[in-house]
Amino acid sequence: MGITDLIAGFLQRSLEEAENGALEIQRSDLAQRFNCVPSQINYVVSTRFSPERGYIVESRRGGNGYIRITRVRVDHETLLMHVINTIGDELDYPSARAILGNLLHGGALEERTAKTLLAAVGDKSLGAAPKEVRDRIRADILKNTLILQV
Amino acid sequence: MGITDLIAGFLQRSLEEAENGALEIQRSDLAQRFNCVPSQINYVVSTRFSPERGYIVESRRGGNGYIRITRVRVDHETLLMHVINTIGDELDYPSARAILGNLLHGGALEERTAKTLLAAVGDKSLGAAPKEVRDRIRADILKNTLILQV
DNA sequence: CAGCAAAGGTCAAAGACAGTCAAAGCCAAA
DNA sequence: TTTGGCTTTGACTGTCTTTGACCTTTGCTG
Repeated sequence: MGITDLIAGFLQRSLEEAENGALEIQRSDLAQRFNCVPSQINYVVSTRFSPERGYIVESRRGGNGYIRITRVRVDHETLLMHVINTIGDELDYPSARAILGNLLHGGALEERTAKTLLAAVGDKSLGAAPKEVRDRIRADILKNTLILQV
Repeated sequence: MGITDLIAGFLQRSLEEAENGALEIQRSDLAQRFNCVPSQINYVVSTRFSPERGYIVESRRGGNGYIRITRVRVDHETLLMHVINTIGDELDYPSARAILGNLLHGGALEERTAKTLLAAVGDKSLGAAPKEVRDRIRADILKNTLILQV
């Protein structure tokens, strides 16, 4: 088994022990414990603890920096998780509107939240971004915000 | 936890105890109590009690000098409109975080909304956009979504 | 006034962490 | 054997904190 899976397993277990479902680590500490380069930790976190998999990751650089992983998935078949997993890498505006409409209709979002997110991914908000990347930004915004609504 | 957060926490609590929402300290005293250099106090104040976070800071040098921190309090609608009007064309992430934190603390946003918007303007969401336009997009997203919260 | 003591202010360097990205390594499936 | 996808590394970058030397303002006293 590779080191990525070792670290992922360690984090997994730590997360299960944590009563609040949140875990805070120091990148360099962890890297030392597993005798790998620090950036390996980024790799593990980004490939094993992504929003698609039901995790929120926050971090801070500089002195007293940290990486915090929070588990939000309680039910694999939640409507929200399902949606997050079907968004893919790109999402055009009509699709975003449809998705938000479905979530609203399904009771997974409140009306204000749906409207707010729709505004966030609208062309008024993303106008400064080159057209080629807008659909990608839309997808990223929705994945990163919908995970918070669980 | 670093010394900056310790001092910030201390000031935070003192401010909450103060019935008039204002707090007056002596820089060198505080520095001594926390066993740090005086300029550390300036760092704490400027990074944790900025206007964007809803504080006014005044000070005076010389004999009987002081630093006074005052928490600003206005009604939700005014706060929101004021914030929207001061956002400008570009907004970096730390400022966005400060603004949302202030709106949350001031009761103009619910916690979930604040967190959602913070995620929407984070680099994880905007990573696909060229760096040169991210601050512009951030400003646009916040202006277009905050207006819906009034 | 002049001058000194008592505050607070500024700024840049150094230190402490995390993030990014591309090259190189390693397999397993075709 | 080749190809394509994970993994592993490390150089370089970005961000936050801590420290200290030097500067400015204010009050008091002779």
